[in-house]
Amino acid sequence: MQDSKKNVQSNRRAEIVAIATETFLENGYAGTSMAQLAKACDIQKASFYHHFPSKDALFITCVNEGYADAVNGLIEIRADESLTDWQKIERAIHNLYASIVTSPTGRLSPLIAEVSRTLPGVANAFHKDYITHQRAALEAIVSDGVTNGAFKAQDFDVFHHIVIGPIVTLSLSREMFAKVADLEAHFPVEKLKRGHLDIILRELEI
Amino acid sequence: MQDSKKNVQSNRRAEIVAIATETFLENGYAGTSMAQLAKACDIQKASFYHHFPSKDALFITCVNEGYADAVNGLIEIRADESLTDWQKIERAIHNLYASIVTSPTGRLSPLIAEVSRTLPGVANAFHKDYITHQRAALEAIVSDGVTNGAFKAQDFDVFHHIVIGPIVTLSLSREMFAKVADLEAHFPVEKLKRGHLDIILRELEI
DNA sequence: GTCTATAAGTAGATAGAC
DNA sequence: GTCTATCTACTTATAGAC
Repeated sequence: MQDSKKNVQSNRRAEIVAIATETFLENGYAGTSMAQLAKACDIQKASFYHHFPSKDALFITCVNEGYADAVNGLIEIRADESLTDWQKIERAIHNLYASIVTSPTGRLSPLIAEVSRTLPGVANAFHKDYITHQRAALEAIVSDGVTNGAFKAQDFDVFHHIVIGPIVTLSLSREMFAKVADLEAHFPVEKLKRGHLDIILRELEI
Repeated sequence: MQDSKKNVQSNRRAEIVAIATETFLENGYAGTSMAQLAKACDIQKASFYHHFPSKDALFITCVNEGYADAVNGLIEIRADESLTDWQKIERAIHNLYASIVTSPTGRLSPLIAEVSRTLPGVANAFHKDYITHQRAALEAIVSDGVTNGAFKAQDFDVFHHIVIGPIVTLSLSREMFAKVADLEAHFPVEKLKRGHLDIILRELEI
């Protein structure tokens, strides 16, 4: 009984965070008002302040959601002993496309840039809790492959730059031009991912 | 006399646009108030409305500035008969890094994402007047090289993805973490550009 | 072309009933 | 936990003097 009550509470909270995230993605941080959020969540403005102390706090919660899942995927891939080094890097790329282009975690990047000066804590947490661990997880997979003699040694700064760059830009482009162009025609995720992956694999060949 | 008067006027206007652009970059579009802009430009709020009919119109002017210069650079590189195809692609990459990472044109990308739903005209103009021409200019340089037998034939969608992706992401990262990290230590433009260029040149080799 | 003053509306956040 | 009602501060934009 206690448990089911708790679940209802946390479900309501999780629901609010999910809807708020979509609303922030549509209108930006400063461009989203508490009134808009209230309407989208079908709740009164004042009721928000029972769940979150401020608009800032709600936004920070939205940004923080999803970090763990995104990074844990990469860590699990590295630990999976049934996979070859080549299979691991391929799965890692798929994982990054999914978590950056599709999920809110990556799509929120331009909003972190938006508030980088006014709420520096958001960018700081994103760097510390997501970027650093994502980078380390990817570096571990590459490093294992090099140690095993499967991959050519890499300058990891450059490798990370050409792996992450196209993925984040694809995500940003799809946010920028969501209302302008046919996204699948102009930014075909599967096709670009395949071409990008081919180049990454070629870079790793000895 | 008429001319010098005109220059004073347009200089004042250009000065306002330059300062407003920096202020928008700092605080985002919705996060920047006319009062902030007025203070930054050392002018009264109401005086803005002599130069621009609205905040929207001022922002659109800020975004549009710099398109022509950025694209013309690539067009001139293609037309320069003193350069080999390899020199052209190398200069094109340098040009893209300069115009996307350093200049306001590229740095404003996250702000275009911010207003993509509320001011879709901004994203539309950016796509039509900048992205399309930049893509076409780069494609022409690659296509010339292929025709001349210097470059391997490319799927240009994928090529554009891996050329532009790391550059735009570098620019976005530097905006996101401007207040968090030592930018040159975490995002060393010259080093990443050199590594990225090496990979692009390798992809073009026959 | 720039100013002071102000209109008309919206922002985030709170008080207190139920 | 959600509601209605409300506060204060701030928003874009305009009016009209100089």
